[in-house]
Amino acid sequence: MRSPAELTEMFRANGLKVTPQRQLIFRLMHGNEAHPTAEALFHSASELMPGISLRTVYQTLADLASMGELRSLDLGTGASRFDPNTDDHHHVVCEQCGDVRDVYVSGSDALRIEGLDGFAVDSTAILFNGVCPRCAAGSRRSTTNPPTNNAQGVMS
Amino acid sequence: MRSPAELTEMFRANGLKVTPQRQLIFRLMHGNEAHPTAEALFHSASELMPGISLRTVYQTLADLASMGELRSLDLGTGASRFDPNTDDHHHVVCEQCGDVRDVYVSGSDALRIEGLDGFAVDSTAILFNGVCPRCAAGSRRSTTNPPTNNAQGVMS
DNA sequence: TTGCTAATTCGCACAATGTGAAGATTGGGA
DNA sequence: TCCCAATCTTCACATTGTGCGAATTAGCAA
Repeated sequence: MRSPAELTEMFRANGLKVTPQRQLIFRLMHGNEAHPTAEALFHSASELMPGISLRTVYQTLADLASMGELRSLDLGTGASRFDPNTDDHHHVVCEQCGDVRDVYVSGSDALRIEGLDGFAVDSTAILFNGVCPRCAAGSRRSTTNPPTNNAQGVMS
Repeated sequence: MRSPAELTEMFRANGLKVTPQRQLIFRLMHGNEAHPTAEALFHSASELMPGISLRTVYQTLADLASMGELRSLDLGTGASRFDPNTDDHHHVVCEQCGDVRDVYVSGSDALRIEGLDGFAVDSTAILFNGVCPRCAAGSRRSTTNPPTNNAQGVMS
């Protein structure tokens, strides 16, 4: 995903308006590696801009996704997650705390694939499920770790 | 997934009752390659047993899944789909009609994977997205094909 | 700076997909 | 045949989104 400044320019160039709500979401998503849900993003946005609506968060995320600035992910964890990393990559999900990390896979051209009969494949997603190091460590005393506090994980 | 007769035996051996509703679902799922949703299964079950409840379908599918007799799949198509094929395999989904086929992938040990730092991975799912041959053929006149009639795809 | 207007935001209703609970029913062993 | 735990059905409710319309506002033009 581009920087907030670049997105501002892009939006205006496309006849879209740059509202404070959108700018906030640009900032919250830029460099965000937490793969937040709309709800999680709404939560952190609300702290900085009380009164912002969940509807607007959904709307802006959808706009960004349709412009190719971020990817909407269905990782089987219930809600969609949003990823500003638009590189070709995959994901690993912790079954216990729900944490998601980017995973880079190469050498997939060596795979032998059967059963694709006639399908014109245009995308492939690889999803790893497992237990993150932190939960593995914690499982000595409890089955489930509380989710990370910095779930919204702003990095910019 | 085992045969209806074997499942009957298994259920009884585990202190579970074998009701007509369960037997019907055993039959509808056995050999079913359509990857139906609970709703789709409920629809075909209702034709053979009017009055059966959606709740019972969900319940029985959950039972079978927890016994390892079928897999519950989240293919990003909205509802979960159920697959009696418990072999190690993956899936390809048609973006237009929603059809799902089993895909077998080998040679994945040659993949180079980065970013799994510390995660203990216990399952990997590969999901191919594309357009099925039928939709590709039909797209010359319409964008979307109606879903297959035999969506419940009973094979037994 | 002021106005105008289309774009946006917000709030609410509603759709889809499940799950929890409770009362009525029933499978299957004694 | 009886009995009771297991099951089925129904209904309420939770979660995750989307559609719509009234109120607000960004950003261009004068």
